[in-house]
Amino acid sequence: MYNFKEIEKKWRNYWEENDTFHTDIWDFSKPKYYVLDMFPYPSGVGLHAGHPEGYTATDIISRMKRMQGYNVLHPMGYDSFGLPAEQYAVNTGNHPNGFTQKNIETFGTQLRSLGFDYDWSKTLQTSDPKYYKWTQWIFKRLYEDGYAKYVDMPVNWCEELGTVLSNDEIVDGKSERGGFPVVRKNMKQWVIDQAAFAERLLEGLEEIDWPESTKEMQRNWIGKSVGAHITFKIKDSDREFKVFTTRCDTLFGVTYCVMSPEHELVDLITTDDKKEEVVAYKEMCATKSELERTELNKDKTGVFIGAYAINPVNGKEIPIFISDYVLASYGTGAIMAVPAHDERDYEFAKKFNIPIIQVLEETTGKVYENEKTKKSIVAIVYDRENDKYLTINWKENGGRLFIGGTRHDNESAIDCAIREIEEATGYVDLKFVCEAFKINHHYYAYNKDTYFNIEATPLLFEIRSNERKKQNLDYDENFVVEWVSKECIENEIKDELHIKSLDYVLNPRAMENDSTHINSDFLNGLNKEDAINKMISWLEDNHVGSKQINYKMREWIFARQRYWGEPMPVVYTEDGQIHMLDDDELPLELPELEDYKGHNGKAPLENAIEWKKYNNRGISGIRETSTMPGSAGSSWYFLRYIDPQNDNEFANKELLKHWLPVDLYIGGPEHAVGHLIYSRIWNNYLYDKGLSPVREPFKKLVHQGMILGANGIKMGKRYPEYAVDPMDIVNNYGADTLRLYEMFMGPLEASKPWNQQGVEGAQKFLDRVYRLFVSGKIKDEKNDNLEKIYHQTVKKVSEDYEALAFNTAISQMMVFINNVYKEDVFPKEYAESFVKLLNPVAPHLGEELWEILGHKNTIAFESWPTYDESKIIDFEKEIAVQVNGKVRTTIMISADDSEDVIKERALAAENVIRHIEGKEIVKIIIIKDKIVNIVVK
RNA sequence: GCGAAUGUGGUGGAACGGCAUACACAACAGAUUUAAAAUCUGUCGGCGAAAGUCUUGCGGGUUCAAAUCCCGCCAUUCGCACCA
Repeated sequence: MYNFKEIEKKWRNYWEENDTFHTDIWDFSKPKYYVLDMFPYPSGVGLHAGHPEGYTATDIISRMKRMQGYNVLHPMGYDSFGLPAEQYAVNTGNHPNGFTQKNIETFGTQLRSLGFDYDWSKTLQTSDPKYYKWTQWIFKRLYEDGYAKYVDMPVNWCEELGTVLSNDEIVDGKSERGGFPVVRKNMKQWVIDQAAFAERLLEGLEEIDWPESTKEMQRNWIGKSVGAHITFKIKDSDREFKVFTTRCDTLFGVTYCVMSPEHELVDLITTDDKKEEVVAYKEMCATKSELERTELNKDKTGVFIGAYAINPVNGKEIPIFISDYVLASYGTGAIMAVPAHDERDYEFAKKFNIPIIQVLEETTGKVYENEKTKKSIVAIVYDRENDKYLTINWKENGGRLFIGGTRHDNESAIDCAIREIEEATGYVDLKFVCEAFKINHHYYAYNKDTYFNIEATPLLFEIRSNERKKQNLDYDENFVVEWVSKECIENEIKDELHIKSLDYVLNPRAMENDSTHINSDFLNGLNKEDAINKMISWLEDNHVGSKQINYKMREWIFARQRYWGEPMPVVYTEDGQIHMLDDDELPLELPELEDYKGHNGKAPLENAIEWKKYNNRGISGIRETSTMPGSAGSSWYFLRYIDPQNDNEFANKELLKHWLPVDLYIGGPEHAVGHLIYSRIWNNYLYDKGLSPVREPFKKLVHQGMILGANGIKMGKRYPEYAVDPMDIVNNYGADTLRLYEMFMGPLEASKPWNQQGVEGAQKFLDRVYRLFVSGKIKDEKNDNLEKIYHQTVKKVSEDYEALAFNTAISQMMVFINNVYKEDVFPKEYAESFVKLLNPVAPHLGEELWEILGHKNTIAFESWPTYDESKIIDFEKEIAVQVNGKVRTTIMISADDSEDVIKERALAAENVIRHIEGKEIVKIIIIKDKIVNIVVK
């Protein structure tokens, strides 16, 4: 076994002493490559098994690009504000920075021991005042430009943690950390108006090379929806309110309105007799946690508040309810309810017995010219006792159907159905169950030779007894009445109208499809899109509404009642004004405290009595004591790496212009909507101000998959016995083995279980390589046996690295080594190239082997090997011969064989003859260099 | 409930629509060894004595040819979750 301990230590020292990986940031003579890792939070436990995965991937790319002649920037730093350090300070009374620095030291040692090629002269910490000076500086600009605001708004308050939480810090109504209850509460808050960037964020997604699933998640998070605002007047009042809807075309189907319980108008318009009920309901909602609200979402609740709204399009009076299924924080906090065509409104209307008006009608069948119109029914009769349905079987004259029939003038659908059931089948003891939405059906009636356009009402009855009268049939009604099972119906009823009718009566629900408008005056006959456009014009013409775009994305709450974060550069003056510190007063540093715990929901900085007082340059007041959230510092760190020591600006503009965007960014998928949206927002803002040269900061993004325990379950608290400490692997097997193993486990993006024997396998391979290099087989000679596999290997490894397909690159290197083992001579030229290919994955061994080959300098800047495509192509090749798509034999062909020759040889093969004997050859397909397929009959 | 991803030997996984199971792990056998470890060589999807034949979650479809493309299910994972 090669002495990995000694070798790895030797080369780590070499790199450090020679400053090998220092990036000259001002060297613009080579093309640049900026490769970035998501920087870690320096927790007390050090690196976990997942860290080396993403970090090795970027390291491989970084090292390859450097060898390919790029000036590479590959930095590392620490997201060093955070809760564990805060908890430590609260518990021990010590400043969290000591704890943080100790952890950073551990991380630094561990990262160095893995052999990553970071330029440590460019490291940064978000908790360093030299860094957060600029976080404060950017925040100040956001305020000046109106994106950061101080507003009164409902927030997620966690009593236990004593702080406000953002939506992504809450899981199932409880705090992500600790699982404490979270309630909604109104507070004055610092927020950043994210929605102002929504449109640009959506557009930007089109131009970046990111995983489609992450882009989709961001789109959902932004949650754009295009619709309209509609103003409803309140009856007997001069008040009015707006609703937001995406289906303004269904305005004629509105039968009630709902306001969220928190809506400002509720108290003003509730009638006296409803006050008590409304107050009780509002109280119930206020004490309900988010968790309870979502758990109860199957069962709609609400109360009528006594007031009526006027539908602007037809003047109808409609009742106003409050219900917590309408959210205060989305849209206008009030909706128009169309129970016929919205699932939630349908449920609510059913529960509260509110009328339902159908304004959309589905169409079935084919439309013909010269159709006759009529109204009709489809009656479905169910026998509960025997679980059978009543059908009539027309046999070859139309198949199996339910009972259908035409409505007489002024006859209701129910009456018609009862009459038709009796006439056709004789059954009379029926119980009406329900009626579904009308369906517009087009068909051809054979017996009448006529095309029909009918409006059919589906109805469901249950039969109470077998009481039966005589059927009353026309001369041409020649069918059999049959009770059949559901299964029989599914197999035998083919008529679209009847299938739909059954579905709708058995599963009554709102009909939300895009279909034709009815009962809608000037919208009748239009489809969804046309109707929406026409309605918006009507609303605008009549000044009762307009087109409106809404986003689910809320304001980003930008303050935490914690100590260990960036202080806000904000002072509230005695006359109630907000004053931002001057730029030369930044950074505003955190003071030392006696007590790091907040009391009674107040921020810990409230304990800093002297620090809080501000009196400078003629302004006096009190400082803001909340600090910025953890995501503040991480939203722009990729800009600072480029110029981390700069005290005059957050980074030199010329440098930013040269180095941005980040060419490759690798990190976990858990940041898909948090950090990766916030970063895009900050960069977008800076771009607009001319402070960042690119709109999108991360050109290509890849998420590494999770490394699971050997049991296939997430490592961590639940199964500590399956947790893997990467440092154990480094000590027992070597850093190169760990790197190789994690890259060989499987595709970078996939989640994969740990396998200790796999680690040993990785080590075995490295040792096998090492033994080959000290075996004496390497000679300054040629070996033609290795020529082809050598060129193939250079090609595949180069391409696979580029595509981040490290597992297949490694397998190719293994194939190459297996081939070399069978030979007596390993040409030095090939050996040198092989070391260059292996080096990015196993850099310590790479340097050592390079030295064994007689080189004095580091391999880091040696040029990347090239390959000769012509050496890869075979002159002679074995291809498969198929008969009817099944491989029967293989034949040898030469590059200059004509198709006729190949055909002849294929047909002459013994096994082929056996399979085509006595059959007619339909055709022969020859795909050059690939396959021959003989089709026979 | 909605959205996205994934599903291939005992295991991790390979495979531009063109010979499914590369590479590795495990297992088995042999060589070496006093013995073991290490190393080297070989076997290794199922059924079958063999010729064969079946096989990429399940069911259809497109194609000369499907793990790969299309449709419908099922399972797992991850997001979102009354967003009007």
